[in-house]
Amino acid sequence: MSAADVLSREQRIELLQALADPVRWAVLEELGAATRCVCDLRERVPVPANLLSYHLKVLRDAGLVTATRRGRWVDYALADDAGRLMRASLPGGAGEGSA
Amino acid sequence: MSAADVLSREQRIELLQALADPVRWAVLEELGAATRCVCDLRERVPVPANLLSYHLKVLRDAGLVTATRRGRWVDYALADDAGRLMRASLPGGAGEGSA
DNA sequence: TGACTGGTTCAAGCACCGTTGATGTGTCGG
DNA sequence: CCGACACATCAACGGTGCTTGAACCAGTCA
Repeated sequence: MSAADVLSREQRIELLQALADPVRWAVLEELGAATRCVCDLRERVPVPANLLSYHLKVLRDAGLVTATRRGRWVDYALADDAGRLMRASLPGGAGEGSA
Repeated sequence: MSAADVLSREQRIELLQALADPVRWAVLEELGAATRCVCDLRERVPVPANLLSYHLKVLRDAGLVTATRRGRWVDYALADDAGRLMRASLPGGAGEGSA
């Protein structure tokens, strides 16, 4: 019984498409280390602010990250089950073996 | 020490782009179950033959599958380290925990 | 209220990738 | 040698999605 059982084929493809971009991949890597506000992300992922916003929206829609407003700033964090989702998106049960 | 250490960022993106397609995802799922010739794959992944050939080439170039000629037919199989490559392509060490 | 900063959204341009039809390569049977 | 089959490659079209610049919200401070 794996987490993969609750994801449809289309959902897995959408997840993989969300991962398969250099900007979004870098963002996920950063958020895997720590929660960060957008201004902080901008220093580590050098792209125009509006472009970063676009990619963050894609990640939000994919359910991989969450956004929280803190005063003027918005903090982004990995979704609780982001790791599980990512592993579950791989074909052939390749992502199994981790809790 | 994980398999991820030997993959560059670009290589991981290329792997994920190879995975993020319905046809290729289905092919990998099939090959995860068993080695199959192209004619066999065609029955399980209903797309035109030349299109299937195109996607198989993408998977070959990504190092995820291997092709072997057997008479008139060509057998495709998952590469030995396909599972390892797929897990290593995920950001933030999400694929770790499996041998 | 008005200026300023942090983020987001909108509309348009452009490149890339998947699809298609035709052609090419390799193998077996007659 | 010739036709048939299995598969691969080529050239061209079309749609999707990344990128860009501008305009637009939300919150803080004077």
